[in-house]
Amino acid sequence: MPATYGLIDGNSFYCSAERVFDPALHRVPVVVLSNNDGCAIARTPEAKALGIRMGDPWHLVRGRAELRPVRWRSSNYALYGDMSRRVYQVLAERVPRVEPYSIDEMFLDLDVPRDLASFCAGLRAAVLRIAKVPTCVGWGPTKTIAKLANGLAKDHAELGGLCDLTDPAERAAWYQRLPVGEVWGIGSRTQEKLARLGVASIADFIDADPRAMRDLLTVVGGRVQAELRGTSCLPLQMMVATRKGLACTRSFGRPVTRWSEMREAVAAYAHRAAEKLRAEELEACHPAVFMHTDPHAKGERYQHLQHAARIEPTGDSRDLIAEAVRMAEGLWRDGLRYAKAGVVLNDLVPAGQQARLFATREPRASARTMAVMDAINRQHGAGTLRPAATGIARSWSTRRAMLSPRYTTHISEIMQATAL
DNA sequence: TCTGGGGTCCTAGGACCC
DNA sequence: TCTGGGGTCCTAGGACCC
Repeated sequence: MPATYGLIDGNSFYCSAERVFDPALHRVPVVVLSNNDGCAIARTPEAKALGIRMGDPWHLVRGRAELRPVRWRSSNYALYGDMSRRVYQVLAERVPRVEPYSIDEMFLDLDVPRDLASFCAGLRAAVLRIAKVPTCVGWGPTKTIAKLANGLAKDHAELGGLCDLTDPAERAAWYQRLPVGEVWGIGSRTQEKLARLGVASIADFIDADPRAMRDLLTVVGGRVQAELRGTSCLPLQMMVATRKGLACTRSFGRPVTRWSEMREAVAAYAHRAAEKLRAEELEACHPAVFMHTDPHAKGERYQHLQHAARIEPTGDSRDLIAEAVRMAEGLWRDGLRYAKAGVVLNDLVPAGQQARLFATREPRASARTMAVMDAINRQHGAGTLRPAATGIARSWSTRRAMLSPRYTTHISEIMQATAL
């Protein structure tokens, strides 16, 4: 267990990634929108200064006059994922161990024989120079403290992008000033519960009786409290955790009212989920389907329908489409206006290891067919070859009107230089 | 007209089994 | 008064995270 944990994260990561390849985005407000161009999920400081908040629905802010200078971008996860790998590479060459936590955050083992402030300053500089991404770094004796330090580095420009919470006295001073809701793992609901007990600041929280906190917030809250007190409960996870499940879920571009459209959408989601499964060499034994109406629609009753099934492990798109469509047909109700649907795959097992008692197709033939389809799609672009059930026109599809090119992962979208 | 997608973990109750 | 104990699976909901 390292004595010091660090957390490094990319500043406005998605926006920074967009800026790397588009100089016109420098020094102007940039906002990256969620899938379906629904709401703001990343904002540069210039955009924050204009009052755009996290999660602001695009349709409510797009028309505002003062937001004219904002450059909007649809989210481009192929680009962001690749930029994240570049950041990881830079770090992996410089610290003993790196644990990627999310696309834009990595925990660091900072047991290095160096002065940490200058070492971390060097890390920031290297990531900026090589991966072109501006970052902040925070560190302390536990992951939770490192995360808090990282947040302070981000929020307090005078810290110069670095924050050290190793010293207990300095920590205590911050704990007095910070609301408990700033802590990683304490969300708004928990903050409300604590407020009712008179626990407002982080200092109040760490002074509270641990038993009472465990009773109120379960083992999860107990762990947060211990971590804030300096007792490390969350080790660096170097083994890539085997994932529990994966999903493909989407809001529709407009309400879906016909079964033929829903069938197509569910087939397309099942196929996409199966592709993700195969990319990780996994198979699923417990697929589920859900569909629901618009929870925001006034005067319409919200309806959420879902169903799961046990099947022989498979990664074959055709099997999973058949199962998903069968379940969806059982859920379908005429007369509802569906806003969203999804396919979730649970109970994942390594591909090709399970004995199949009742397999519908010969496993090697299935694997070969899927491998050929995946290879063609890698080479010629996603969706080049796909099951017919997933639809041609896709009238239900999501919107992505302002998508930037996949500069680093698709040769046809690489940046071009032109001499004038 | 219009509000994302994809994860994790925990708890609790009911059915069922031995 | 008191009515087993322990296990799995399923579903649903809550809460959190990025």
